[in-house]
Amino acid sequence: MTDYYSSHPRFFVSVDCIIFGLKDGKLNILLTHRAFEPEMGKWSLMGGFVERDESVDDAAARVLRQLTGLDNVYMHQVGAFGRIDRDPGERVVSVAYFALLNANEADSELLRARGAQWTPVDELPELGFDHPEMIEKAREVMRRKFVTEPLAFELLPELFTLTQLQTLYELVMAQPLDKRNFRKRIAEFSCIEPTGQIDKTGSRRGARLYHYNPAVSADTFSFFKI
Amino acid sequence: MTDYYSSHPRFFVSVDCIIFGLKDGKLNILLTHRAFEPEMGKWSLMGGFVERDESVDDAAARVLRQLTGLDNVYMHQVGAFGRIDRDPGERVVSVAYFALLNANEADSELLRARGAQWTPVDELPELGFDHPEMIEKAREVMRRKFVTEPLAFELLPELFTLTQLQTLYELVMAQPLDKRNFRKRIAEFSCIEPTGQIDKTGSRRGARLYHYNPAVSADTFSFFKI
DNA sequence: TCAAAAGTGTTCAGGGTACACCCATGG
DNA sequence: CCATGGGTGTACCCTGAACACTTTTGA
Repeated sequence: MTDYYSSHPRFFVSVDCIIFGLKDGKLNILLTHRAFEPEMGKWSLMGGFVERDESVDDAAARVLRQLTGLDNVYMHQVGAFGRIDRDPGERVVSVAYFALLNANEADSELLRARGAQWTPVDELPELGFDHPEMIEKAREVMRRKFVTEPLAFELLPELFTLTQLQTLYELVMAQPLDKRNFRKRIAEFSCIEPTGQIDKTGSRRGARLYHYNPAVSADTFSFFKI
Repeated sequence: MTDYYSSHPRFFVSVDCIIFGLKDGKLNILLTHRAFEPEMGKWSLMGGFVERDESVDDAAARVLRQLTGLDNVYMHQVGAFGRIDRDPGERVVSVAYFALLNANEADSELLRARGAQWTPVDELPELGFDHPEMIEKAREVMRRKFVTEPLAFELLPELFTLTQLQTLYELVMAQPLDKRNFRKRIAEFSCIEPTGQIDKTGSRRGARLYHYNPAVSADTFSFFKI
């Protein structure tokens, strides 16, 4: 029975995380400055090898936790990347995941310690490996899922204004949206509930703060057609 | 530099192909009866290990070619499957691909020789490994891409009738479509060209045969909203 | 002559899209 | 008092959906 396997090669298997967060009204991703070979000195996605005692999904969650200190973060597989020479050092097959989190919740100490930095998606530096391709694919998958699933609330803080929500959709969809039409649509979703609170930081007048109630949404889904 | 890698384990990496084809007016997939361990005696997807001199994508294309004799078949990655115990024999990370082909073009000698058999998707036997999960995911991805890309023509013969095309969409979308609305939509696509020919096998009256011209379609895309 | 599939237009309603002005407040 | 962002309703058009009968021909 072992013969079935033994004539074949084994490879390192890694995971790479495309971690999205909102920062200064822009969509950012977490990049690290590599302090070791291969690709030392270049910017790259946060990654790590899959170990014996963990599934590939678990490895991705671990890498994310080690970098941000966060658990229970929304993650989704983007796909496997398996070009022969994608890693200049060794043959490595990598599985990419994207993660969505509230940038303020990430442990900034840990980020600093690991040389990680939030970078706007439209100002990415040159990246090592096949990471540009991974990011491209991740944005594509993210955009698609954004339309049909309530992913926005993974990126926003607990309480948010409708302007923040709209801006986020405009960022991800890469197109401007009509304010009145947007709010009309939102009003139909009972899962987006107004709290009594007002945010005074964004304007003189102040804006109503909403929060997302996943319990309500459960029955009312397919999300946006914007 | 090697230290960076060497402390980590290596795994077998395999590919599994979900091969879709039309057979007797139904959507079928190719299954093989396993003549060896692990999972001997069970039905399974056609798979194989990734070798040192090929990318993961290439491995999938090779496995497909070895089974069907076909090259240049439409294939698309479904994702990586990395549960620890997904293969009872060894730790194997597998990357699933779906393929679309015209069932009549597959080399039936090869299929017989390898114990492969077309099986309707709604009559699948019990399958080994995590193959049911892979098939589920593959159908989902396929359905999604079917709406926005001209994948139907990968499954149909070179010349096809509009009834065949509609039946295929109904199969994949799992819902009945209105004949007149369907044909109205088709008429808008200049890439679906009538040939002068008539198919007399499906009806007494005979039906016009069409063919797909990818050159024309290039500029006119996003496909169906059905 | 009849069974069986091919082929063909119109009507209606709902939803998406476009659009402009008043409100509240801090400085 | 004014600059800044917050908040609100209506009208139109287009597209998706529903719907039934005639044509052709082999058996």
